[in-house]
Amino acid sequence: MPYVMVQIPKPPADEPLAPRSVPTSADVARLAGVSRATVSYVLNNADAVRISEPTRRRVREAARELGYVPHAAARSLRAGRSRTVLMPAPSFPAGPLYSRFLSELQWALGRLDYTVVQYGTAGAHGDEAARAWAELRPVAVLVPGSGLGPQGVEILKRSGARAVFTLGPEAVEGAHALLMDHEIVGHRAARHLYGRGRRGIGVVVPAEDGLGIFSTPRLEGVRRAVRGTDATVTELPLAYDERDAARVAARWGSLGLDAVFAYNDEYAMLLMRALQDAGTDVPGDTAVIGADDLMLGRLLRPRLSTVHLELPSGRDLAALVDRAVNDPGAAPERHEVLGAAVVHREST
Amino acid sequence: MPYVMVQIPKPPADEPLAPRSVPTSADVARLAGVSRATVSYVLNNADAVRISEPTRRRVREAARELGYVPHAAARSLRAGRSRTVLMPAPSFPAGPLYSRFLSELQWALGRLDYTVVQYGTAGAHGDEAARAWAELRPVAVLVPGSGLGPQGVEILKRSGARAVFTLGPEAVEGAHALLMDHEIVGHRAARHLYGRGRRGIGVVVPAEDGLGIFSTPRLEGVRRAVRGTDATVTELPLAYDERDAARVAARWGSLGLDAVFAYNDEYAMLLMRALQDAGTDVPGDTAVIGADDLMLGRLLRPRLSTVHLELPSGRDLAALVDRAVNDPGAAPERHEVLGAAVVHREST
DNA sequence: TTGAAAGCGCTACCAA
DNA sequence: TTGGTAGCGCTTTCAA
Repeated sequence: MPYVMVQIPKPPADEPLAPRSVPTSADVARLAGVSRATVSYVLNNADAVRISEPTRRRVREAARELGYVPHAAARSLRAGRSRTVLMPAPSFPAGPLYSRFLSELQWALGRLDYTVVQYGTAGAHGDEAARAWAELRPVAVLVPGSGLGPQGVEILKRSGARAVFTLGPEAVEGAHALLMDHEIVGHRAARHLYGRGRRGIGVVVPAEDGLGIFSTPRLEGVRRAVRGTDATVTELPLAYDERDAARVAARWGSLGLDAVFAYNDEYAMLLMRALQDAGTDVPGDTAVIGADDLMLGRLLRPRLSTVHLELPSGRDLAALVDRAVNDPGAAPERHEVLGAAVVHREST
Repeated sequence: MPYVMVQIPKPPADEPLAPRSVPTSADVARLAGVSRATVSYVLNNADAVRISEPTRRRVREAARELGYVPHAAARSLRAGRSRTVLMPAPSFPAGPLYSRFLSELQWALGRLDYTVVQYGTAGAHGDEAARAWAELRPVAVLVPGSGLGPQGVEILKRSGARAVFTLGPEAVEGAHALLMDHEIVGHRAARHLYGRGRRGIGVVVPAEDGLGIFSTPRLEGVRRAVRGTDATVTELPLAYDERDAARVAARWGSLGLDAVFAYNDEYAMLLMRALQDAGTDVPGDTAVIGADDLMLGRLLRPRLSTVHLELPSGRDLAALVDRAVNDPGAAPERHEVLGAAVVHREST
């Protein structure tokens, strides 16, 4: 039995006392005395249809008067696709380098008409996090760090993501990879130290949480650099405060080290100061090298040698994302995007 | 004339070759052999209705099998409200302090079941930006810096935002204000210097873009602190590099200054090193004070005096936002949330 | 040149 | 206990 639908007129909206309801395109249409379709045509500058200039004006005027703002969710629901690029907030404290990279990328994607959304995942893990991201139906997802597995990628793709990128140490099946393997940083540092005749190499490993995804590969890079040589690698846990640095410096003599790769410039500055205070000569007794090439390292005496890091330009990356979105069938690409080069100053 | 609607059965989805279309709740319903309503009840654990355990199991099983993930936009469109808290990305480079504050806030809001979204506005300005934000229909908006005017607040509210907060130097009409007026930082620094007998006070003003919203009020705070006294204030533009610092240090003698508030610890470290290299004794000839209380300041010799900043806890702030959302009618609140206290070390 | 209406995916009301 | 169905705000055919 067929249903019979009777048109029941809506109660006229003659109650301006209504508590400031949000204006919709229907309200604009009513005020302008046109249909919702016409409103949509005008406000989206649809060139497929010709709307008379007076009508256009009336619609625009009505929209302005009501303070109409289109509803992004409704729009993308109807369209069946969004231009949202999702970037989960990184689980590690973002340094100045990474922050700048991020905002550059955001800007560049914005230029390509994507809406970049940083999503604070607040503790969700693994596939659960992926599901939370998928609910937003992003057209692309850029995941920093290493919290996404092949399962997660599959979840995202099944929910419509046309490209998934990981920014981290390793590639994940099904996703494009922007490999930023910090292993190379440790490797460069150790090669430098070894090349300058150092054989007892200490490696600072920050005690702080969340830095493991950087410190572990950096340490591994050091190990790889000296594998098969007569050099030794000693792991040096260190908290980011003066007391702990003094503790390490106090037993320095007993460690038998003549060089240290201090994770980054900040830890390097901390440790170098402690070593100097404890009577260790830098670089005479011990060479010290950091990473990240912070301005401040140049101010120390001796000036701090460091590993300069180079992240890809936001513009290039945005273009890459755009390409991947437009060709979702393509095979996942791998790009090695972390440049690292030793800047030799005075501390080594 | 009434419309007659005939139920036309959809073509059966017997084409598994379809290019991996995104599963909807209807697909789950079909697979489980129940209605969409039932699917919704089960997956949302609706306690208003009793669904039998076998049915629940079937539905969940079907959802899992299809990899079903609900569509957030559709959901909030239907619900007429979202739990999205929007935070436009700040226009200034976020320091470690602010980054930590941000992620703490994100976490805390997440605990209250809000979805925090950082939106990269990519160059939109003023009301245009506000309109872009409004399209997302956030339940609350937290705007850092000072780019939002009363107009923008009105736009956001008219589009359904139940609370608008500004995090910045001044309150905006209609919005709650978390006042973080950096004027106090300069004021504290100058009072400290003045109290220690300094009368010729230089104030570093970074040449870098985007820092003006901090440096201008900090300078103003210094001015206010010494107004009506015999002390003088000298503005010192300084770029964040060694060459420019050397330039300033070279003409130090001619400036007639015996103290400098160096904007923050980084600029302080830069300038102090340059001054020392140029033969100026710190703090003998010139006292130097920074701000932000970075760890690294303690490593200098002399140890750097600084202004320690205290941002509000993310938890408190999240609670505040939650309260405002639940009581949208309440009058805008103003909270002074930036704490500043001098940490006296050796450089002053 | 404009309008009517279908439908995106979802939930909540009402009826069975 | 379960299902039908209306409708959130929007765009886009198709028809007039």
